[in-house]
Formats: sequence, structure tokens, C-alpha cells
Amino acid sequence: MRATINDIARQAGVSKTTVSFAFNNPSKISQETYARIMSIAQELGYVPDPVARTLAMKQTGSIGLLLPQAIQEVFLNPYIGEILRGIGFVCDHEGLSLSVLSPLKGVLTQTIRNAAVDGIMTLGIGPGMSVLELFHQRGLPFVTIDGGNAEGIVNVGIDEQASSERLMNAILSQGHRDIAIFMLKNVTLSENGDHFSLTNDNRLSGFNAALQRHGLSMGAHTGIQVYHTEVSMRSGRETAREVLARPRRPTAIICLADIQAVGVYEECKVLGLSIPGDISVFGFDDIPLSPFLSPPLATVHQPGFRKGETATRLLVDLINKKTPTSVTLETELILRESLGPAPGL
Amino acid sequence: MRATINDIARQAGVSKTTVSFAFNNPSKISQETYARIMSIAQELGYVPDPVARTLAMKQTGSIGLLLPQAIQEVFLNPYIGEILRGIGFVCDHEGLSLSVLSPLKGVLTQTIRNAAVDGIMTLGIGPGMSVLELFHQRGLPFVTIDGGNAEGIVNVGIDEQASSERLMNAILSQGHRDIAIFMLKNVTLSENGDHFSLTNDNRLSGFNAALQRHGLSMGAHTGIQVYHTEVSMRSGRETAREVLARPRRPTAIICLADIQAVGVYEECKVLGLSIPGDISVFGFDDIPLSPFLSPPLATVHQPGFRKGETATRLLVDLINKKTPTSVTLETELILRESLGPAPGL
DNA sequence: CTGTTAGCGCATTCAA
DNA sequence: TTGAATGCGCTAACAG
Repeated sequence: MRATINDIARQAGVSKTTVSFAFNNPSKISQETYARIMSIAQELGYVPDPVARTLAMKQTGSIGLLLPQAIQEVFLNPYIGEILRGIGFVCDHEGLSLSVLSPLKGVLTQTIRNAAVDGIMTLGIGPGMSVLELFHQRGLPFVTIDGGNAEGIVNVGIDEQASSERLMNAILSQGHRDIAIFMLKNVTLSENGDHFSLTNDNRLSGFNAALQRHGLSMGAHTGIQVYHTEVSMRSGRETAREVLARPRRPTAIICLADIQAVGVYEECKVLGLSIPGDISVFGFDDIPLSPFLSPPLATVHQPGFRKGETATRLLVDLINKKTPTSVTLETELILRESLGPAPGL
Repeated sequence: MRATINDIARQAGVSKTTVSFAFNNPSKISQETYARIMSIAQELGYVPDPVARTLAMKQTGSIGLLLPQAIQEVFLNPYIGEILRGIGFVCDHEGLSLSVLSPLKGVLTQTIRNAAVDGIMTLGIGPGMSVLELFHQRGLPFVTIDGGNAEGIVNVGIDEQASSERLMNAILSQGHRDIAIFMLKNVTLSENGDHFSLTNDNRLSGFNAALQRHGLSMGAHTGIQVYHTEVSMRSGRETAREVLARPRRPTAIICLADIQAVGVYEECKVLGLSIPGDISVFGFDDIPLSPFLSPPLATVHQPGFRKGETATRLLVDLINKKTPTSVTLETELILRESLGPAPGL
């Protein structure tokens, strides 16, 4: 049975308040009482209970991060690590701790109910998802990352559509007309277990915009096709295997996550295909290792660290009763050697 | 002002107990009261306060992870991501949430005091460090990862010494006699801001064991020298720049973290040095991308995921009053193309 | 500088 | 099946 503030107070012959001051505001009591209290506390191994303190102060000193998938899936993607670093940077700065919340199968609601946090951040949770209502219900400040802009919610993201359009333009301008696009599956969660993704939609329409301007379109009868893949090396590889076996083999593969491209590289090596000689590969995210792949991966640079950093700052503002607004960060097209002209050109 | 259990009770014309049951044990009350309570709760947007609940139940449902450095440093290393995935795997399974605690400059003590968790895991915190006493004082169950074995503390790690010895043997058997070793700096923290690392010591003695058997030793007058570097790509690159400019250039570089090797690769490319033609590179960890570097990186495979997984299971056992014991996991020497014979052999 | 007195919001034993 | 009472451990007005 751990010692409580009462035990200390009794032993020291003072009141609870005095003990409390000793720990939180020593300047309000005399040196000697302070010393006596601390020595007794030491002796009894007393440490103030953080939960009780939190209850009394109505402040947990921690913020939550709600992931779109199980943690062991999500952190397969190094890009998430970048976001996490940004979040952590601000947390450290503000003296906050970070609580990682996974969306467990049916108990997501419970998870959110029970989260002892001052505010919460979400990854890829869009407007209209019932999770957000839960936050409102609890009166929990929240900001979304890559959740899409909407009235009344603070979001940090990029211009998905413009970025994708630029990406596709780069590909098309190299003469590619047979293109496989690896879209992101399971990147976000909705209450009923279904998955949908605003990010996907936006990127798709960016692609279409570029295609249209070239008089092209996606579809089974064209050379431009979409595949729904998971955000992992393995999935990238498996899909590449499937795609590269098609009679009309694409001359370019677009991976909407760099990490998938690693799997594509691997499969190409096995098949003896040269990048970009036989096939060009384009990524998205620009994870720290993309420049070091062989060949270096062309991609869209996304400011992952700053995304996390910005979102956390906004959340802190929100918690402090300020009223921040959504932020859109810049992306940059990074042309590296994995993009080359279409074979035969 | 959020609604409390009292508001609901009053509105519904029942007692607090009944409302509590409605949320936690509906089978103990009648259908109709349940329905009435829930509907009123819905209307008033009532959600039980997690902190108050925690206080009453004496269980937070979350465990803490105490990092050795600021989060933005630590997650520069993909290997940590692997450990995190393992931890998350078990957390999900057990319905626990994960609280990431950073060792802030002076307030580490505060951080630990205020952490509302049922148990805690540490990375690279060894026996004898005062942090551990704090855990005892709070009566907080804890397990260490890579903390070294000691009486009375539960640890999950690898045989650092044997692994390093095997590593060095592999290098020596390729004829290398001029070797640069990039040790890990700042990998662990102690209370007074100093840093020291049991891991470093153990690996060093493993290296020395192998060297001795070959009649060699480390030192300024020999070809085998140790550099203290940070666990990052950048640090690996900078140290490589320094090392490769030495008059007696090493023919092999050992990086005690794969991620550093990426920086070494980069510098070699700039200098026009071929791996392993001019210089061999050996890593440690076997991060997911090591096989995809060019050339693939020879390294010591460490089971990061299983480390996290095992440690978390042990912690859960500890929380449940079981008495688990320390675990040592296996490593494996992975010979890939970045290791070749010393030039001239 | 120190003590008294209320909460904070919920869970739970014991009666009814 | 429900309610009253008590406790969880701490903070913070408000007095003195």
C-alpha cells in the first residue's frame, strides 16, 4: 500500500495543503517544514499520485495520436516516423507526453472515451467520420493530419490534387502512356470498419486532370490502370509482380507511398528489369531513404516532420483556447534517376 | 461545462450508481432505465470522465515507453520503429494504449512522476541508473530493453558481446586490418545529463575478444580505431568523411547502427570509392531497408519487433503480479555484398 | 506561513 | 433492481 499525502501530513504534523505545497510550490512554506516534509516523504517513499493530481487539476499534460491502423502496420511506413518526429519535437518543447491510440476493432469508441488526454490528433481521419463526433462529445480539442479541409475542423495537409497533377505531368512528359498506379488502401478508418480515403480521391482527381489535358484517361481499356495496395514494401512487391506479368507491361509505376517502391525495385531486380531503362518508378512522400535507393527514387517530397510539428502546435493552441486555422504545406516534385523516358523513345 | 454523472442521474431521476451501471454493467439494471439513461446521456453529450474513472479503479490502461533521447532524435533510427511496432502489437492485443515519454532536460524526474501509466518500459537504461529507483519508489512495474542484466530487473536484450565478436571475426577473416568502428554515442541517459552505454561496453569487449585471438588490438598506433558517433545518417556521413581522409585509410568500416551506414555509403559515392572494392562496410541492426541499399549491407540482424513484443509481454505479466525473468534474444550474422576481402588480397 | 474545507467525477459496498 | 454513503489522492480557495 503506497503512502498518500495524508500519511505524510500526519507524520509531519502538518496539513495536506502544506505537503502539497512542498511538492508544487515550495516557496510558499518555510524552509524547515519543507525539509521535514521531504525527508519524511523520502523515508516513506511517497510520490504524488499523477492520476489524482490530474483529476484535481483537470489537465493531463498529454496529447493523443489516433492512428488509422494498428501500430504494427502503420510504422511499416517510415514516413509516419517523420510525422511522429515532428509531433515529438513539439511535445518535448511543451513538456507534453504523447499517447498513441490504436483503433482496435470494435472498441474504438472505448479507446477514445478512455483516453486521458488534453487533446487529440488524427492521421487520415476525414470530415464526416463519426470518430470526430466523439471528440466533440467529450469536448476534446483535436486537429487532423491529412484529413481534408472542412468547416469547423482544423487540419494540416498538403494540396493532394495539385501535387498529383504535377507528378502525372512529369510522367507523361517522358512519353509514358502505359502506367500502373498503386493507390493506398486501408489508409484511414471509419467507424463501421470500412475504409475510405479522401487522400486517395484527391490524388486520383489530380491524376485525371493531368491525363485529361493530354487527352488520356484511366480505365481497363487504356494503358493507365489503378491498383489498390497496402502501404508496405511487401504489398508493393506483390502488386508489381502481378502488374509486370501483364501482356501489355506498363512502362511506369507510380507508388503513392515511397515504401511500396522499394518492393517494386526488388521485384524488378528479380525479373531482370532495369530502372529506368525498362520501367520508370515514381514515389510519393520522399522518405529519408529514397535518395539512397538504387537508382535514387523520383518522388513527391512531403514535409512529414513539419506536418507533425504544425499539427501539434495547432493542437496546443486549441487546448489553450486559441482558434487556429487549417494549414496547407508545400510539396515538391523531386526528379531522381528512377524516372526516365518511356522505352523506345 | 461538461455534464457529469450527477447531471445524468438527476435528469433521469435515478442515482449515480444506476448511471454508472448503465455504462459499465448494463445487465444489472432494467431495460427501460438503461434506455432512459442512455438517451439522456446522449442528449447531454455525457461521456464518463476517464481520469475520474482511473482514479477510482486504480488502473490507467496504458503503459509508458521511456526513450533515451528526444523523440525526434530517436526516431531517426528505423530500428527503433521496429521495436515500437513490437510494443504496439502487444498493446493492441491487450487493449493498452502507449504513452511515449521523452527524457526532458532537467525534468525527467517530473516526467516520470507525472506519467499516468500502469507500467513502464525503458530503452537502453542500465542497472545503477537513478531513474530505476524512481520506478521503485512509485511502485511502478518496469522492464528494460537493452538495459543489461542485473539482479531484480527484468530485461530484454541480445548477447551483445557474442554478436560483436562474430561480426569482427567476419571482418578479420576477410583480411581487413585497418578498421574504423563507429560506436554509439548518446544512446542512453543518466540522471545527471551524462551519457554512458552498457551496450557500447559489451560490444567493445566482443570486438576485443575477436581481435585478441588474431593477435590484434585497438589503439591509435594500430589500424583499428574507434569513433564515437551519433545514431544518424548524417553523423555516419560526417565521420566517414573524416575517417576516409586519413593517410592510412581503413579498408573496412563497422557501423554499430545500420542507419549510419547509409551515410557512409553516401560519402563513399561522393569520393568515388567502391563498396566493397575499395572499402567494406558492416552494419548492426538489419533495418528493413538494409537489403535494398546498393550494395546490400552486411549486418548483424537484431530482432527489433520481437524485442518490443517480448518486453511488452513481460511488462504485462509484471503488472499482473506474475514474476517474469529476463530474456535474451538471438541475433544473426547477415553477410551481404558490402563485405568483401581487403583490397590487395 | 499554515490549516480547514470543499470539491474533482466516478466506482462500489452495503442496504433497502 | 436501485440508492446512499464512502473512498480514490490531490489541489485550491479561503481563512486565520
